[in-house]
Amino acid sequence: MPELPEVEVVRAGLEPAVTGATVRRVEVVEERSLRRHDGPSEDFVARLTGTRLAAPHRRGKFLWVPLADSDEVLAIHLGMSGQVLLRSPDHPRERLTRIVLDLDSPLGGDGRPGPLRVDFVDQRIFGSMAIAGLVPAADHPEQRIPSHVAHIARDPLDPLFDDRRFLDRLRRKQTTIKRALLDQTLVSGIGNIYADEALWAARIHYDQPTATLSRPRATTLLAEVRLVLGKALAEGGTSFDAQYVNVNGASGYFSHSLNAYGQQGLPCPRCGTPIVRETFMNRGSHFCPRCQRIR
DNA sequence: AAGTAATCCTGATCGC
DNA sequence: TGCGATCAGGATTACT
Repeated sequence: MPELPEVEVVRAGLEPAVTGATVRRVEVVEERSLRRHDGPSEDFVARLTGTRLAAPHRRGKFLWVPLADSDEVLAIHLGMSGQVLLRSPDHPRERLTRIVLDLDSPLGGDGRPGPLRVDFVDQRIFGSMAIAGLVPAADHPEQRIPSHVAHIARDPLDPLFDDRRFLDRLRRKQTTIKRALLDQTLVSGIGNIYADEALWAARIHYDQPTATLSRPRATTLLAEVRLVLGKALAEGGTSFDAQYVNVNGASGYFSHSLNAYGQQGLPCPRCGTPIVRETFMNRGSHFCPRCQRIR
């Protein structure tokens, strides 16, 4: 379940390998991985083949690689199970490889300029690649972002994230706090794991109505979101070494330092009360019934 | 209009 | 041992 930190690790891992690289060949193994692409796979292949790539960007869980001298990008979403693997051309393919890009890269298979393979691997096919156009960002029109990312809010690690606007919108919403944290149009990059972790850290129950959450508690929550994302990013970043790296989301998880997610039955690290798991929004919510109460 | 449920997906795991 | 049922959940869609 790649969330912001995992996707950022992928972006950072891709950067030296794809920036300035040229796409030599594109192979679509699984058409359904193009579900977000507006057109047939032949169109995807044609528009990508021969192009030069620029430095990758990210907003929340969305990742994109601009096509140089063009108004288009290669947009990537990892979904639930997507991975981007950098491989030497002769490296065996993973079984669940969905899309393959052959590049001439400044950082090729042997660490010097040369051929490099980018494998998009995805078990559940919730992830995708697509060619998308660029549109001005709503809040800063001088910034351009892919059209299908335009409705996504900035993430809390974005320097242009507007704390006050977030807190105001949060308070006005008629919903509960975990729904709000997972609402990518309100704040992006947070998924189920880091939502549970941030709520645990801020001692807030997942079903607390946002309208009744005091400003100081909401402010604390936002700070905890930043802390938990930043911590995961630091750990994910260290677990990743340069080339043939598994620029994979899953490897970046800091599972050893989870306090709530997946910890049902284990003692709360703060008070010792067993962590509870409840089903909410068709997913698991993990919390400490003593530390995290609706109030 | 806005909030929420349904939907897409398949490998791994579990129970019988 | 084999097989069907269950589970995981991000983002989009389709409702209410």
